[in-house]
Amino acid sequence: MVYTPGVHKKPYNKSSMIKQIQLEQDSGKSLHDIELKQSLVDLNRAGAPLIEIVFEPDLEDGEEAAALVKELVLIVQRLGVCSGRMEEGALRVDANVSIRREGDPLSTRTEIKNIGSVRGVASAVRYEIDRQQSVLENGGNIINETRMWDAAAKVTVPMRDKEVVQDYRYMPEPNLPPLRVNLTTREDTQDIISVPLISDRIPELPAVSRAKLIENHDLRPEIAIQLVNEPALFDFFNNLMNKKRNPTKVANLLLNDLLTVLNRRKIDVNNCTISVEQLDELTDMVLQKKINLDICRSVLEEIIGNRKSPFAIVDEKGWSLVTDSKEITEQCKRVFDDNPKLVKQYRDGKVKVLRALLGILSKTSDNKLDMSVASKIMEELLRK
RNA sequence: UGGGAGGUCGUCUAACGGUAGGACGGCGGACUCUGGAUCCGCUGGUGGAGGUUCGAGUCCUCCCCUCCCAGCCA
Repeated sequence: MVYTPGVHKKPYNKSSMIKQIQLEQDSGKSLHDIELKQSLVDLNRAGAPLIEIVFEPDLEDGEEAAALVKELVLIVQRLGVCSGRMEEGALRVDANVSIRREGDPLSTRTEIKNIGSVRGVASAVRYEIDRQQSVLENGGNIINETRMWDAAAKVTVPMRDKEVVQDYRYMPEPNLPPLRVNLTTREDTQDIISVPLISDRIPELPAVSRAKLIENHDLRPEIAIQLVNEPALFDFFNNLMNKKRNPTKVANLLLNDLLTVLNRRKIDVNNCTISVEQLDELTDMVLQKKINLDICRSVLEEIIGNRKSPFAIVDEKGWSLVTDSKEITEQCKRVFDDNPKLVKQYRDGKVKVLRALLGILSKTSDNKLDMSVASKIMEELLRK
């Protein structure tokens, strides 16, 4: 699923076919420093198992390429294969770029190396597409070459001959015989591995999780993406949805209010100590309009790092939502009496001060009022 | 790239989630007048896209950009 807010209006799905998968041993990572004109080879991972996946040229821009890489990262994380962090070299990407006019065959491709992040994939590919286009428009030719992505300068530069790693020949490894796979049946034979059997055993893939969220809970794709990107929140969500609840509201509670509090405390979501039971009580109160979202965040602050019951806290602190219109009306009148100048401004046509009045109302009543009700009441009172 | 800090009128700087304000500049005017002085008025802004909310500069996600530190010597 491809979605970069600010670039794409809506998420969309895109597929790229796998052309080939190679099992290898890691040879080492090369590090290039352009300013110092030297390249180093990091052999720390030499000999580590490595899978190389080659995709068909199905993707059309840098964002799609980055989305594919992001998806791979999510998959290897979900499967527990590795951290998927590109800067650790746990996952590495080279991008091949070629362009063509509609209907024409693909032009010569270039290969981009030294891409160090998911966003780097998007930037590097975008740059290379633009570069090739401008070369061709100026009557030049694209040569088949390997270029390096310079993340700081945001350009690709040709690798000098010396820099091109020459040891990239495949030495057949006798302990790694060709892997024959069977894509259709659940039957392993001596030489042929059944892919469906493996699919049965591995955790649900991110794409499936998203599809389920969208279909079973009617969530918007943007929300599904966010939930699946944060495993801890995804788990919370699934647990909370064991009761029948409004899925979007539950997701928003997690993605907005929980994250607000965790960010403020600089706590990583995956180290979140709040229990499902606590969230369960809290969610009930929010959805049943027993408390508003301001109070919800206060409760979150209270229960972080302990086992306190949200019910008990709200009870103890008297934080229950006030929805009674008589009481709200009283409070509004009190605010009017205390702020005659603002009221006059409003009646003189400066409607914006309604916000100021609402702010005062909210603050001077301990944030307990149901402000959606209060704003209606106050506006009516002012019009009289 | 990683870690840290940032992004509000042209510039600098405010706004517990509640009327985006001030200063400088610029423009216009006044002061009976060529003043590089003073006063008044006007101008003009929340980096981008989504989202949460009765209400977002402020909260959430992603993106973009800037600055600092680190990457070399091992």
